Amino acid sequence: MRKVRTFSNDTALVNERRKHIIKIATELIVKKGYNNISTRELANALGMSTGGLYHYIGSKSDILYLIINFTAELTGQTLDRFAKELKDAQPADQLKESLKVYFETVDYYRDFHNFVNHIMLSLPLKDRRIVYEAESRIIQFFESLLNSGIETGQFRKVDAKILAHNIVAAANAWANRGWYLKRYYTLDKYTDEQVECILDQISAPGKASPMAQISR
Amino acid sequence: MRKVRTFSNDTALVNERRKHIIKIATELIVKKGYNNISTRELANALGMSTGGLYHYIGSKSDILYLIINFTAELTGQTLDRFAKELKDAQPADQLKESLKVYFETVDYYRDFHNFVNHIMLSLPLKDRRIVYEAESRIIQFFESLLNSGIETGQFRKVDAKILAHNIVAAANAWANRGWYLKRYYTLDKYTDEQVECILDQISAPGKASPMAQISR
DNA sequence: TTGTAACGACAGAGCGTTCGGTCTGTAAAA
DNA sequence: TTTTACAGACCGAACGCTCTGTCGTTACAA
Repeated sequence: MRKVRTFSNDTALVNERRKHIIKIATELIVKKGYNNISTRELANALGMSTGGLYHYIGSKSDILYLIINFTAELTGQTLDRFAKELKDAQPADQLKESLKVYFETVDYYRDFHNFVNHIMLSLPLKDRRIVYEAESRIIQFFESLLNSGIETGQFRKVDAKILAHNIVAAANAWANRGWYLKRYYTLDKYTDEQVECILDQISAPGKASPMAQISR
Repeated sequence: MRKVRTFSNDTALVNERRKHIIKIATELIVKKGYNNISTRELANALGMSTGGLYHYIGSKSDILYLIINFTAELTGQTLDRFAKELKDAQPADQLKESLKVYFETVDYYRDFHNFVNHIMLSLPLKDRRIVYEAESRIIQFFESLLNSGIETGQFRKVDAKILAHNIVAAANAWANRGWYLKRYYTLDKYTDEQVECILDQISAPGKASPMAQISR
């Protein structure tokens, strides 16, 4: 986390203000686009003046950086949560549970996901890496989850890498293609269908598709 | 196709210049972001002056519109091609072939796909619809292809809607997540893997997975 | 009184767009 | 063939505007 300028020495206050900035800015940017909101407009939405805003950030693009970092942290937290909660479960249950939580998280933070998509090109390469890395970590999490199931023979021998990637793609799709999907699915329904698709692909050979019924 | 201002009466020349503008602008925008290229910079890359550029467009945002329209037309062309070439084939072959072609098309025009992804939030709703419609048509194409296979009993009874959507999502992923995928896959490899995933999911019950071997 | 959060007018830069003008190619007139 | 006239593609300086980021000031809490 690179440093972002502030004139305040009160760390708690800075964090609070920045949290607020992240939230409001993300909403605004998702609604109108980064370049279509001015610092004035943002300050206004925050209930501050431009000067006040610049008391806590060094530049407009710092806002992007703050948001990017926030999303990366989210990813980290999600993964940590998975690791803790699922430590001792069976691969199949781990997968089911983590898929459910992951899709929920993406839904909840879908503004951020869309934001990241939209903003990517305005970021310097260095900052893009932060996003790339966070995404890679998620994919790798699912990949190794799948692989551990394959090793124990509980899953079929599928290409874990592509499947993991497809999982993340499906989740992202919920965020950035909601305009289409929400005509036909609720989040729950969508999650169920996707989980079924995935379990279908990994269910061990021989057994027809024993894991395909979702318990909900 | 709404009208875009030009000062020229020579339709052929206008088309030629605009084609050039579309190509170069898309490249630039995908690299740096719409708001980070100026008309001056674009004109320069085109080998023109700003005045020359404005001879063929009415405003900077007209460029977005031109590109959006171009991609929508591409989609239409792809679908027409499918319709013609695959008319009499079996559903399974139709699917395999159309997947291959579709992934190839997405790869070839990946700048445009990325562009759409990036620019979506900045577009007026009216123009977004153009994109939505084109995407919906692609999804519907695969959906009905799957359904016709299900009706004849050649495919398993899967949720064609979600599978069709996943196909399009997987193709898009190739375009806008190439930074990750290209570490591990070539286009051919990626296509093969995805085709295998899909055939796997629809292969009729009883038979193990007879269509899983890809002929290439 | 001192420190600092907050204000908001303002400077400076950069942008999209315009517009008076040039220059090249074509075609009619001589 | 040479001259003249003209259309229109193209140029680039300049305009008007918006935006970011600064800074002198105020309000207030300790």
